[in-house]
Order: sequence, then C-alpha cells, then structure tokens
Amino acid sequence: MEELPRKERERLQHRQEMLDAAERLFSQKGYHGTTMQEIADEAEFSVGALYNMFESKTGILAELIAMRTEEFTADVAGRMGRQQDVLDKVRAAIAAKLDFFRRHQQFFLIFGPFRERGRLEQGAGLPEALRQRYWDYLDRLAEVFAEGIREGAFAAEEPMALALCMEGMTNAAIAHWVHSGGQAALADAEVIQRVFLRGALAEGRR
Amino acid sequence: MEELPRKERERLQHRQEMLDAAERLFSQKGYHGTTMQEIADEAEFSVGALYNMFESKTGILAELIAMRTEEFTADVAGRMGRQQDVLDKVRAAIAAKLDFFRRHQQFFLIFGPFRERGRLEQGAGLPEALRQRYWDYLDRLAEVFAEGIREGAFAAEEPMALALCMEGMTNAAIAHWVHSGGQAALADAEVIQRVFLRGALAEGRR
Amino acid sequence: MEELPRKERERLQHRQEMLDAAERLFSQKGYHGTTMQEIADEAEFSVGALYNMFESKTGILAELIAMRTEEFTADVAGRMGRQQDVLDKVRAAIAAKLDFFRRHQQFFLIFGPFRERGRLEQGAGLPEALRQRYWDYLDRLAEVFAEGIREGAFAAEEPMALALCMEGMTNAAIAHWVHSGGQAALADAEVIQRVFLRGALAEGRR
Amino acid sequence: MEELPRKERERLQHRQEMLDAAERLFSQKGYHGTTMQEIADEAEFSVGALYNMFESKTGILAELIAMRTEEFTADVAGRMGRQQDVLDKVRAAIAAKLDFFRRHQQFFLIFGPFRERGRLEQGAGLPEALRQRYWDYLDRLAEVFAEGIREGAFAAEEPMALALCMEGMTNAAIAHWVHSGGQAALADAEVIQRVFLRGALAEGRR
DNA sequence: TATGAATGAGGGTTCATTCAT
DNA sequence: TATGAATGAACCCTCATTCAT
Repeated sequence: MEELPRKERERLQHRQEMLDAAERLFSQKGYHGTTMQEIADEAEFSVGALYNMFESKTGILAELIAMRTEEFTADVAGRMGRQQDVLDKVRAAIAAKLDFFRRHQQFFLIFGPFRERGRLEQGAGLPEALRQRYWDYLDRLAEVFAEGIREGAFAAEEPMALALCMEGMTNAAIAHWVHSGGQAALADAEVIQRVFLRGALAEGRR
Repeated sequence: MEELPRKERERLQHRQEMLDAAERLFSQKGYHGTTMQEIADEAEFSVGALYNMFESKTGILAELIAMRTEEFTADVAGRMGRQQDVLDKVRAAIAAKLDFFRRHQQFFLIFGPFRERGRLEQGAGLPEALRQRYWDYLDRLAEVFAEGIREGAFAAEEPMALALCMEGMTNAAIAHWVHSGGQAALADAEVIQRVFLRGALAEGRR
Repeated sequence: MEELPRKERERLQHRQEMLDAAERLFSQKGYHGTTMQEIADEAEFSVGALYNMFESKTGILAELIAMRTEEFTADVAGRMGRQQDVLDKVRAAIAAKLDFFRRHQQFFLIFGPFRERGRLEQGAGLPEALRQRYWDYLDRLAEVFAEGIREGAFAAEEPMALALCMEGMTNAAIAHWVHSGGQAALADAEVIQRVFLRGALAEGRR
Repeated sequence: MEELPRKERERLQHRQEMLDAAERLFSQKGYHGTTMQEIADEAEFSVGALYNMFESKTGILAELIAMRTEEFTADVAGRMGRQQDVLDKVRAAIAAKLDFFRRHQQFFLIFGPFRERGRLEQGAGLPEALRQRYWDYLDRLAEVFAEGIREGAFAAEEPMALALCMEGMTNAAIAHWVHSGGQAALADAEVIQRVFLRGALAEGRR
C-alpha cells in the first residue's frame, strides 16, 4: 500500500475512530437513540469535527454499513474463491459469515443481514446502493448453489431458496449467540451447519 | 362471548382502530419515523384521543406487540395441539407461522421474531415481559423437538439448535416474501420446509 | 333562611363539595398543578358536572376566593362591630384574622393576603372586583386606626401604614404557623400582637 | 477579580441576560404564565440556547432564586457586620432589605420572602437547598435579637417571634410599595421601622 | 482544521373545554 | 342533569446542523 502523507494518514485514522465510536453507540443504544454529541464525546472529538468528516448522521451510518459490508463480502468472496469444490465453497461461506460476525457482533445488532432492513434504511434514508449490496451477496451465493445443483452435489431445489435457507439458519445462530452475550454454545453453529447441509445436499451425498 | 355495553364496545373498537393505524404506519415508516399526529390522522382521531387510550407512544407499540404475540403463540399452540404426531406438530408450527405472517406482514416488519430485538426494545423501553414471550415460544418448540428426538423421529441434535434452525429458515422465507412485496414465490416456503425437515429428521425418516 | 326546594338545595351542596375539593387541591398542589380531572375525582363528580356548575377553572378559583373573602370580611366586620373601644376593635380584628386562617389554613396557601397577589390574579385572569375586596378591607382597618389616632389612642402615624404593619405582622405569624404544619407555637401570635400594639399605641397607653 | 477567557466571559454574560429576561417575565406574567419561547425572545436568543445554559425551565427559576438570595443574604450580612451595636444591626438589616427589594422589585414578585413559599417551590420542584436559605436568614436575624435581649436592648420576647415581626412588617411595606408601582410613599418604610422598633425595644429604650 | 455555542423545526405530551349520549 | 371520550392548541424539551472564532 502506498505511503500517504502524514496529514492524510491522521485524517483517515480520525475518521476510523469516529466510525468505531458510532458503531459502538449505535449497537448499544440504537441509531435513533444515539446523538451526534455522544458520538463526538465517545470519539473524543467535537461535533464540528464529525461534520467535517461526514455529511450527516445518516452519512455516518451509511459509511459504517458500506465499510463493514465491503469487508464482509470481500472476506466471503476471498474464502470461497480459495476453494475448488462447491461443497467446500459453501462451507467456507458459512464459516466466513460466522467468523465475521463473531468479530463484529456490534455490527450484527446494527445491520445484521435481514435484520433492520426496511426500517433503518427507510428511516435513515440510506442510499439504494447499500440495499443492493446485500442482494448481490445473496445472488452470488445462489449461483454457487446453482453450480452445485448442476454438479449433482445439491438437491434440485430453487438455488435462491437454498441461499435463503443458509442465510436464515446462520442468522439464527448468530442472533442466538449475540443475544446471549456471546455465551451461547458455539456448538450451535456446527449443529446448524450440519442440519443445513444434510437438508441441502443431494440424496447420495448427505 | 359476553355482551359488553355499547359504550365499552365502541371504546374497544376505537382502540383497535388506533392500533391498526399504528401498525400500518410503524411498518411503513418505522417506529421512530412515525409521529403521534400521523397515527391520529390515520386512525381518524385526535392526538388527545390516542393519549386517552394509551399511556404513551411506547405504550402503543408495547400493546401492538403484546396483542400480536398473544395471537401468534395462541395460534401456534392451538394448531400444534391438534396433532398427535411430533412430525405433524412441527409441520403445523411451520405452517402456522407462515400463515400468521402472511396475514400480518406489517407486524413482521415491526417485530418479526429476532428482528428488531435489542434495538427497538431498548430504545422504546418495552417491558421485559414482552421480551420473555418470544423465548417461551422457542422453549416450547424445543420441547417438541426433544420429544421427537426421544421418539427417534428427529436427528439427535441439541433440541434448541433445531428450534433455532427452524426459526431461522422460516424467518428467511418470510423476509424474502415480505420484502419482495408479497411477490416472491410462496414456493420458497415449501422448499424451506423440505430442506429443514430433510436436515432435521432422523436418518431413516428423511 | 328561607326553605329552598330540594333540587336547589342539592345543587348548592354539590357546588360546595366541588369548591371544597378545589380548595384542598389548590392548597396542596397549587392552582396550576391541579387539573380539572383531579378536582372532579376529589369531589366525586365528573368533569362535565364541574362545567355545569362553573364557567371555567378560573371561575372556580374566583368563586373560592370570593366566598372566603366574603366570609373573612364579614367575620372581621362583625367582631369589630361588637366592640365600642377602638383598641378593642383592633384586638378583635387581629383575633378574627388569626382565627379565620386557623380554620382555613388551606386558603392562606392559595390566597393569603398579599401572598400570591399579582401572580395568581394575573395568570388566572381574576376579575378586578376580587382584587378590590382586599383593599376595601385594608381601607376599613385604616379608618379604625384614623379614629384611634384622633382619639389619642394610637400614635400619630399614617393610618394606612399602621394597617399595613398589622397586616404584615399577622401574615408573618400565620405563615410561620401554616408552614410549620400548625406546629409553630400559637404563642407567636400573642407576641406579635403585643409587639404590634406596643409599637402602635400612643405614648401614654403602651 | 481574575481575568476569565473571553469565551467564558461571554458565556457568563449571555447567561446573565437570560436570567434577567426570565426575571422580568416571571415577575410580569408569573412563572407558569411565561413560556420558554418568550424568555428566549426577551433575551434575544433561541430556545435551544436557553437549554444549552440551563437544565430546564425550573432550573432557570432555581438559578434566579439562588442568585438573588445569595446577593440578598450577603448584602444583609455585610451591612449588619459593619455595625457594633445590636440596635444598629437591626436598623441595618431593615435598611438592607428595603434597599434590596427597591432594586429588585421584580424579584419580590417572584419569590419575596414568605411569598410563594409552598406553591412555587412544590410546583416547580425547587431543590430543598433554596428553601433552607431563607430559614437560615431568619435564624441569623433571630440570633441578633437574642443578643439584643441579653443586652437588655430588646424586650424579652421569643427572638424568632421578633424576627418574624420584622419580616412581616418589612414585607408589608415592600408589598405596598411594589403593588402601587413604586408610587407608595417610601415614608411607609420609615413608619414601619418606627412602629416595629417601638414595639420591639425594651421598656426604657423606646 | 477544530471547537462548541446558537439555531429552530419538530416531537411527545398535557389538559381545559366541549358535546353527544 | 351527569358523564367521560374527543378535541387540538400550546408547552417543554431535543438534537441535527451551522458557523463564527
């Protein structure tokens, strides 16, 4: 990565600190329950500094979501890409998702897939672009399933339906884990993976 | 059903109209995006009338959730109760849930299981009691799975994990359907049911 | 007193119950801190009944003040009238005032002479007539002092100033007594009377 | 007096302007009759600025009372302290009180000693501390009288009763003066002082 | 660029008053 | 006449955003 001038590096660092502060507060008190003043205090900057860096409160949220979504999709794509076998790709996707939200529990509370869709976006006037990202991810998953079905690895179901099954099950596992304060057995995740694969695989492969 | 005095009947009817209006608006614009004035207008009452009937804006939300949750759990319990076989019970539970949210899409957007847990509740200061209801429902589901496992109908997994799998998959199906504006193939639901059961059933029964 | 028809007697009784309720609440929670609903509840009537009997909330206050002021001035005038000697008249006035507010502590908190003058009246838009009553009472007192000065009983001071002195001292005694919850020594009253008379009487008479 | 940074000086000045505006309005229209918007307009600030400086409307009132009470008690204590003789101390206290309320008529209408005790405080939820201040002042007065009685300067009455007499009479004078719009003869004040002292002094000293 | 006081539209809530029953 | 639900203007307060320093 190219060397940036110190000024610019600092600027980006400050930006990141602000986003981190916002993520912490949004996840604890909700988007509407958090004030700009609180974000400023948490980040140890002034309100004005926040506005020098972001367009608006919504802008912070949008940026936060964009950043994490980027991170997430890149991560999933990367780990799937390293696998040859469709089944391994799916396993990698599941593992990547669980790992990601284990690292970013707070983000799950803010924008966990499916989670606040609709409400948050509308209320906060998030750009359509962000909304799209998630569907892109689902589409990619569905493609993998489609490939798997053609190869005979997965049961001949609607690919998007299989993707949704996977989404739903992993979300349930993460939600259970997050809401239990990280106490819930990670074992759940394995069970869920097992149940899902058993249900999704083609007859001979289960 | 006992005959109530006309006055009382009217009161209850007005109350219901207010709740309906609130449900419509909350699901469209979100809780925070909806004003008391808007609810009043939608219900064709004055703001004051709203406050004669409910404690506060939060009170309306709490009532809404309590009412639908009551309805939902009673419905699920009723339909499961009419079945003898564990497998049929589970099928009944899935069908009941899908039917319920087909009837009450809007409610799914407000408080769909797992959905806004955490944020909405905290922000709006909902009573602990409501939070509990949902876990009671999950517990009851888990018991059915436990029974099924003992009978050898279901795979020997952690019962609560199976319940979560079911929750997650049905939520995904409903979310897909709701967010597509009711256009998404209801077929999804069947696929999901099939995948889930295939994954959850004991070896010989799939 | 002439016999009134039962209907009319009841009406007056209800009216009195409402005024009593209002007096109790106004003195406890203040005029602005009391709602019509509370007055209705305390009086065991409906809000509507209150409005059948009085013009408005202000009307209740006005009526209350008019009633008690009437009572007070009649009482003072009566007891003074029964005395021949100017000094006895003044003693009677002091005693009457202390007795009156001992019976009607609550009223002292609402409209104790001087007390909320200005604020309450303006805010509540009380009729000028009520404002006048109190000055009439002071004028009458001043006349007695004028007479006493002419007779050589009182020191040759401005009569109204003597009246104000008397007002001020008795108010202080009552206030002390009322705010101490009726616990403060009634002895205060006697001291005050003694000090006042010693100060007001003509040289040879002290 | 130490030099404050300009920012801080301005802040304090703005704060004072807001308090002055509030004092003017509270005395004219009463606490309950004055809105935050009106205070803001009168002070030539926005409502928000008011809330940046004070907790609440009640907070403004509390601050106002605390400020003036501080001023008053310091003034009285200062002027009494400069006298050696008990009688001079009492004269100084009377003069200080009359001077103070001549300067701050408006404050007398808001919180004149004894004045709105009870109602205002309760309604506005003023802190107990403020309530205490006034009694402290009375206690100090009573101590001076006690000293005077021991010295044989004052009549052997209950010291607190003498303090109350003094309070009552001065309040009456001030009230008369204030309610007459400052027209009432200041002579009243002197009469009152004369009458009070004549009544309070020991036999040989009158 | 950083600061934080100033702004003011907007929200939830209250409550005196009205009026159909 | 008594009732109490309905009304809606008005109030206190919040907070995203701006801007002078």
